[in-house]
Amino acid sequence: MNIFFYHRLESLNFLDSEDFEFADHLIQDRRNIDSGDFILTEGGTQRRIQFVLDGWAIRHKSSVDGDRQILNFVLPGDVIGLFSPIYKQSEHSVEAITSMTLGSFPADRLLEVFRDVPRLALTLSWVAGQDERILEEQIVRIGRRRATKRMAHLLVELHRRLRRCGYTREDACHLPLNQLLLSDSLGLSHVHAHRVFRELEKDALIKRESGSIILLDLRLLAELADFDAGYLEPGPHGPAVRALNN
Amino acid sequence: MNIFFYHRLESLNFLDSEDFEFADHLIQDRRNIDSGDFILTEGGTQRRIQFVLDGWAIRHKSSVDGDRQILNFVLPGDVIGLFSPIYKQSEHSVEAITSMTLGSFPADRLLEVFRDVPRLALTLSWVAGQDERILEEQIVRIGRRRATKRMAHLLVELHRRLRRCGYTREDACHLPLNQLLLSDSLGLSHVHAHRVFRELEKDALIKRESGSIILLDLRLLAELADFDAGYLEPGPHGPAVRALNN
DNA sequence: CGTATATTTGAAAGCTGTCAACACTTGTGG
DNA sequence: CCACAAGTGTTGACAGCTTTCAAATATACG
Repeated sequence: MNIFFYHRLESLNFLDSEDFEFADHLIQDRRNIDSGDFILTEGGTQRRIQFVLDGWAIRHKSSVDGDRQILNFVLPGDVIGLFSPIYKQSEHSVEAITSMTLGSFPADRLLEVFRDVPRLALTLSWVAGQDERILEEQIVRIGRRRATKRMAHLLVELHRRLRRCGYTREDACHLPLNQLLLSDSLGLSHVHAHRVFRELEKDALIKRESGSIILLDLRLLAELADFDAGYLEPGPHGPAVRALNN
Repeated sequence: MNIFFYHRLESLNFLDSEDFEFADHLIQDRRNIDSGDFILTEGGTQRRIQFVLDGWAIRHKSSVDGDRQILNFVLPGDVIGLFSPIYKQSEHSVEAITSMTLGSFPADRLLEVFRDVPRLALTLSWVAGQDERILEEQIVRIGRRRATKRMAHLLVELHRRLRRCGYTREDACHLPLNQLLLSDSLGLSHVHAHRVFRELEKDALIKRESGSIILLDLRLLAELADFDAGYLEPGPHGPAVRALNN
C-alpha cells in the first residue's frame, strides 16, 4: 500500500491488520496520470471509486460565464466520489494539477465493503465526510473573510491537511499552487489575488520557488487567518468505533 | 409517516412497501420545537439521527468576529447529521427558524440499517449526499456571483427544494425568511442585502407578506440567476439501485 | 406599552473587479 | 540551441460594488 494513503488510514488509529489487508487487496488497480488530465468530468459518470495515492487535484465547477470555482483541493489520502454510484452524474470536474498516482476499485464492490468490512467502510465514510466539513469551512472563508485572510486561511488549511498524511514536516511546506489556482479557489479575480499574494510575500509569510509556493511562517499565517483547526479532526469518534465491534 | 417526509422518500421512487414500513418503525420518536431553538450546537454531540418532518432550520457556523455564516437551509425531508456518530463533535449549529416537527432514531441503530435494509440506507445516504451538492453550489454562488444573482439563485433553489417534497405548488411560493437570514447566507452585509432585496422587490420578482417572502415570478428569477437545476437530482441512480437487488 | 429585533436610509470609505498592456516563464518544435 | 507560443505573472488607472457607520423608523413580542 502506498505510504501516504497508508498514513492517512493509519492516522485514524483504529483499523486492525485484517482491515488493512482487505483494503490492500481491494485497491489493487494503479494508474499514473499527468498534470492537467481530468479524473472526472462535469456531467460524466464514475464506475470506479478512486483514491489519491500521490499528487494533487482540484474539484471545480464552471459557471455560465466561463470562469471556474474551485470547490476543494484533492490531496494524497483523499477519496474521489465514494458515494458517486448513487448519483446519475457528476456535478463537478476533478482535474490533476500535478502528476498523480491513483488507486481504485469497482464502484459495485462498495456494498460488499459495507457488509463485510464495516470498520473499513466507516473509515472511508469518515474520510469522505471530512470533505463536507472542508466545504463548509470554504463557505465561511469565502462568505465572511476578506481577501487577505481568505488566502492565509486556505494556505494554512492545506498545510494541515498535508501534515495529516505524513506529507510534510512541521515547519516548511511546499504547495504546488500558482496564483490562478488561488484566485479560482478564493472567489477573487486574478488581479486581486495577485495583489494579496504580493502582500503576504512582502511580509515574508510565503515565497515562491520554481512554480510552487513555500509557506515560511505558519504560526503567523494561522494567526493572521484566525485559523481554528477544529474542523480537521484527526479521526473518527471512539465510541462509534467501539459500537462496531459488538 | 409524516406527509412531507413521505413525499421526499417517495419521490426517489424505488423504496418498496417493506422499506417504508421499516422506516416508519425506525423513526418513531417525534418532537416539536419552537423557532429559535437549537437542534444542534457547535461543539456539541448528537446521539440521535434526526429528520425534519416539518418546518425550517439553518445550519450555520459563527466566525471569530461574532457574525455567522449560514451554510445551508434545512427543509422538510432533510436528514440532520446522518453520519454524525463518527465525528467527535459538530462543527456547526442547527437552529430552527420556524416551529418544527422532528423525527429521530438512536444513532447506534444506523449500522443495523446498513446491514438489514440496504435500500433504505442507500436512500438516506443519498439524501445526506444531496446536502454536499447544495453546499458546493453555495460555494459557486458566493464565490462567483454578484449580490443580485446570488439572492435570486438562492431563492430559486429553495423553491425547487420545497417543490420536491410536495410542499409548494408550481407557481407561488412562501419562504419563512427575512433579510437578515438572506444576508447571513449570501455572505453580504445586512445593508447591502437590503438594497438587493429592494431591487428584486421593485422588479416585482418577490414581495413580502407578514414576515415571509413570496416569490412572484420564478421563471424570471431563474433566468436572472442563470439557474441550472442539475445539482438537484430527483433521486438515486437507477443502476445503483438494481445492483442492490441482486 | 416598552423592549428587542428587523428594516430603512444616506453618505463616505474601502475593497475588489475590470481593462489593457507588458514582462516573464515554461514548454514545444524546428 | 533558438524561436515561438501559450500560459502565468505584473502594473496602474479607474469604475463599481460592497461594507461600514450612524441614526431613524417600523415591526414583533411579551
